[in-house]
Amino acid sequence: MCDNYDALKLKNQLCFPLYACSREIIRKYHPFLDEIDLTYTQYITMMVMWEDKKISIKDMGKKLFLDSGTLTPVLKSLESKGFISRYRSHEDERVLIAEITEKGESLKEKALHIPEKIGNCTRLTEEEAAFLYKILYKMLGNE
Amino acid sequence: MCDNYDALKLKNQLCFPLYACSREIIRKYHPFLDEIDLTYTQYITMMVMWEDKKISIKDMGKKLFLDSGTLTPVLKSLESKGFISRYRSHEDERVLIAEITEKGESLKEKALHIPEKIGNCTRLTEEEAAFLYKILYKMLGNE
DNA sequence: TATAATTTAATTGTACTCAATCAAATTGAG
DNA sequence: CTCAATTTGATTGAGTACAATTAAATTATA
Repeated sequence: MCDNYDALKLKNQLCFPLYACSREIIRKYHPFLDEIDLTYTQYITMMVMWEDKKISIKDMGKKLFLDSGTLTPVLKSLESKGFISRYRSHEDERVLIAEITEKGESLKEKALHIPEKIGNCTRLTEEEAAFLYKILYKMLGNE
Repeated sequence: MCDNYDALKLKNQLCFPLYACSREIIRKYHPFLDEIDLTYTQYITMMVMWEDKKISIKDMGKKLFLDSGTLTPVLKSLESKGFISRYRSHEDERVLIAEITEKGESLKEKALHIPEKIGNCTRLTEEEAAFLYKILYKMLGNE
């Protein structure tokens, strides 16, 4: 029925479906994000920019759970596309600020239809989605 | 209170905490997996090997939701460490088979304590974990 | 006030992840 | 049987992820 190694079976893992699910959904974003020339990482970075307008790399990293090794190339790419600008803070030259441009602001209009299209893919009930959301943030809170 | 762009706010996304959570947990695996010289991807690949002993790349890909572009280098790495062997099927030369070695089998003993240590990190109740599990597989099922 | 400790990003190196393409083997239709 | 379509992995190229290291700027301490 069961042996001592049950804990090492794929079907008994909680992290694995989390990881697989995350990748599957990001894959679903692909066609929509292609239309506005963003990758998923660039998309969530732009979400922060749309809300904050101006933010340091450090604070961006805290919000996205990403470090500078990931963010530096992402922000350089967004800058090369004209969606943000990057400059050092005058108060503290160590701090690099990302600031949204007009082009970055207008990208928001084109992205507006994406969340709805993705939402239709998950097919969770309202309650399931709400519960999932709550649990995920509970896990993220427990550093 | 709210504007037309609420759907584009990071805190209203369901995919983002899924993605962040997945990375955070994989990060927690790191110190334990380091001890047995595996990455997380190699670890879940070995989970399949521990159960199936012998499997084609295609079937492995279906189980892990990964394609050959990811699996080929992972399996080559596991082969170079001596945990698996790789060979073409005699019935169909297109099919590459991964088969576990003695060394791969014995690695299972060393991995045995890992799930418990990780489980203690999430701090979810039994019910929460069970519900999360169910929802994630529901999402994975809806291709 | 020098200098040691800390903070902040950038860089480096390893390892994914996946779309797209390629090449070999097999299968199937005529 | 024969050639086109399909299947299966490998390869390639772009883009993450992240640990570890480096370098510059700032802060704290003797």
